[in-house]
Formats: sequence, C-alpha cells, structure tokens
Amino acid sequence: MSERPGARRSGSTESISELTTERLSVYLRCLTWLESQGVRTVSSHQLARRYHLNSAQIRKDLANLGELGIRGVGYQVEVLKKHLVETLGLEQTRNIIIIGAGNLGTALADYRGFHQPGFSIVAMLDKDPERIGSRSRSGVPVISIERLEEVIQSQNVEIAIIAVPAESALEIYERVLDAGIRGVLNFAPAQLGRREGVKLRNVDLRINLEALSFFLKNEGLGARD
Amino acid sequence: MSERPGARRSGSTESISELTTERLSVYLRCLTWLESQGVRTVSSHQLARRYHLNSAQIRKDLANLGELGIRGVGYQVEVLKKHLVETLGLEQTRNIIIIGAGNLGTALADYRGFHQPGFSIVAMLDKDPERIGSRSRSGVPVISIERLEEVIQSQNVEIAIIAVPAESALEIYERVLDAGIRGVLNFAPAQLGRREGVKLRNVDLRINLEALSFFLKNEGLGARD
DNA sequence: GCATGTGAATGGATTCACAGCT
DNA sequence: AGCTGTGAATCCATTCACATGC
Repeated sequence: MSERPGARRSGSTESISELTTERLSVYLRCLTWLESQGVRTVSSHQLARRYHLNSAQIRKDLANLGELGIRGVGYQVEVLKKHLVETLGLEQTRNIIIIGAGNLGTALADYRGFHQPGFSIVAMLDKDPERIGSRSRSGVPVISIERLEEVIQSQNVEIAIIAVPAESALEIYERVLDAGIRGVLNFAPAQLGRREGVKLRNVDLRINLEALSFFLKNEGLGARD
Repeated sequence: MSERPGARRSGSTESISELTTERLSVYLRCLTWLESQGVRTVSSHQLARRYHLNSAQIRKDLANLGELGIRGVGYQVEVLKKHLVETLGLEQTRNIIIIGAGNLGTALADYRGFHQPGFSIVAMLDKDPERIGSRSRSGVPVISIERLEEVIQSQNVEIAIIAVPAESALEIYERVLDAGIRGVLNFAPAQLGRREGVKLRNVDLRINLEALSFFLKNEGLGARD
C-alpha cells in the first residue's frame, strides 16, 4: 500500500489507453534515434515538427508517465527514454513463439525489429514434418506443434504470434490461451474473440489492402477539396 | 452528373470513415465464408454473435451502402457481398509492387491473402544485385530499384508496399509518391508524413509487440476487475 | 520568455433504444 | 413478431488555450 511519500503519482499506468500506448512506442523510437544523434534535450514542439505529430498530444501522453518535462526547456532525452522503456515493460526480455513456420512465420522470425532488446523469439511451431527440426536463417528452431504447451511452459513464453492459415487460427488461439499465454499477435485473417485478461492484437494484411483500395476508388471523384 | 432517378443514395461513399472501412472489409470476409456455407440470409444479430461484433454497429456501417436490409428478415448474403465488393473497389484488379525483397518483402509476395481477386503483385524491387532477376516462390520477379518509376508507369501500379529498412523508407516513400502512387502500405518502422491525396497505412510490428509488453507488465497488478 | 501540464472545448465513434417497415 | 435504420445519448480521443513554473 504505502506509496513513497513525495512520489508524484501521475504515472498511474492503468489509465493509459491503447492508442496512447502505441504512441508511446513511437516516441520511444524517436528518442532512441535522437539519443544516437547526441541530442540531449527536446521539446514537444520539436518532436512534433520532426515526426509529424501533435505537440499537445505528445505532452498529454507523456504526462501519463509523471512530470518529466522541465518548463521553459523541454524533456531530457535520456531520462524520458528510460521512463518509456520502463512503462512499456521493456527492461526485461519477453519470450515469444511463432506458430506457423510458413513464409510469413519464417519472415517474422528473422525480422530485425523482433530481435531488439526486450523480446526474444525462442521457437516456431509447425505441424509439417518436413519443417520440424530445421531452423530459420537467424537460427530460430522449428518444433512440432504437438509440443506447443510444453514449449510455452518450459521456455516461459509470454507472447504468441499466430501465423497459420485462417482455418487453424481459432484452434491455435484456444490452445495458447489454455497454456497460459496472455498476449497474442494474430496475423491470420480470422475473427478471434476477446477474452478477459488477454490482450489480442490483429495485424490483418487484407484489411489494409482493402482500405487502400477503397481510398483509391473514392478519391478521383468526391474527395476533391 | 445525372444520378439515376430512383437510385438510393444513402451510399454516399465519401462520409465513410477509415474505421468503418476496416469493418466493411471484415464483414466481406464473414459473408464470403457464410456464402460458401450456403447461407442465404443473415441478420445483424447473427453476424454479431458469430463474429464477436456489435449488431448496432454492423447496421450503422451497412447503412452507408444504402438500404440493403429487409426489416423483419435481415440481409441477403449475396446482395450484401456484391455491394461490399463494389464499395471497397474490389471488382477491378489493382497492381501492387513491393519495395524490398528481403525476408519480409518475399514473404508478403508469396502471402496467400495478397493473391486474392482484387489485387495482383506485379514485382518486387530491390537494390541488391544478388536478388535482381530471381523470383519468389510464387513467381513474383525481383527488379532493380533503379527501374522503380518505369515499372510503376508501365505496369500501371496503384499500390506500393514498403518493406525496406527504416533508413531507406523515407526516400522510397518520396520516390513512389513522385511516380504517382496514391496508396502506400508501410512496414518500415519509420514516421512517414501524411500527404494530401495519398493514403498511407502503417503496419508496425514493433508497436504491436510493445503494446503487448505494456499490457503484460500492467495486468497482474492494477487490472484486477 | 518559453515550454510544460491540464481543464475546457471540440470532434468522433460507439452504443442505446425505438420508430417504422415487412 | 422481428429486424432494420437512425436520432439521441454516451463514451473516448484530440485539440485548444492558458495558468503554472522554470
């Protein structure tokens, strides 16, 4: 119960919405770049101009982490970055499995962005005997889907990435949840249901393309001004 | 100018928001499945229950296409599907290029969901001489990035998928826009700016993982009830 | 003087609840 | 009786604008 007495507790990480979380991730990336360029201090206006963001929104978002800014000056890059890393839970490494070792699964296993600190891809799981026992280019092993639950437990896996065809997605989803997974990133074009205590995020490539198609169809005409 | 006289024009496709568009794409997928199962008629409630959606929202979304439902009955699957295909601009085929023939680009080129009717991936472009001249498993050719503008024009390309490292993303973005592309799907973890008359959609894998990480860090404690 | 942090205002999107049609 | 289509109500997110503090 006892909160440190002087501690500012604006940083009640509960209240932070999903959209805000996504932007925090963006800010972290921006700050990482700025830090690598030797920038020590940055204002919300500078960030906004540089990265096509809105300065008021940046301030509101960052205010969630506590009073980190210095009025009249801005934010210290290093300090802010540290807080973002902590808020997003990236100081520790989370283990990930990818289910489905097809084109997409394998590409994800080798994707640079996934091998950042904070995440570790420990295995791909697949049912095709031809693939089992092999490794992706970056060395991620392919294991039999039969051993799904065992791998999750023994390797302390927290996140599952579903990269199987739509037909199998629901079954896999149920299995990983039963095995205790609370974070799921789904690439299959399937409608998986929300569950209490589980975060499901969908990356649906078809929706993305169809949204572009809709735009292309409708600009020419009506979208004049 | 002359509108067909009797034509219901609730279907003013302008007013449709991006979020609604995304859901229309979901509905289309659901209907395609239902149709394949021989279902002829479906109500908003049935759709909602089956696919974890909200029935009022389904009705609001679909009302954008005109008065397609039959009160007391529901929607005719075939009719509704046809309207969705048309609204999303999927009766015609749009040509796509993928820039970057690395792991991700190649996986996308071979991804089944992209070879649906409505879309055709005509080429991947890359700067690595080793890759140029080869083909993906499904036969998409890799062409020199130097020929980017030429390919866009000659093949009548409408959509560009950016699958290059973050450092190169901005330069590629400018180039495809200059070449006349109005629809861009960006996989690079870079902040590209909005442009008038251009639809940019970002698929950011890192943001997705970090959002899961944030959730995992914060449930256990506060997210009790 | 200058940039943050934040209440107030605005703008969207979702949900409710029911009138109206079949 | 049942389901759509939709105004009204609600909820959430963004933007504005300024008091506050360096």
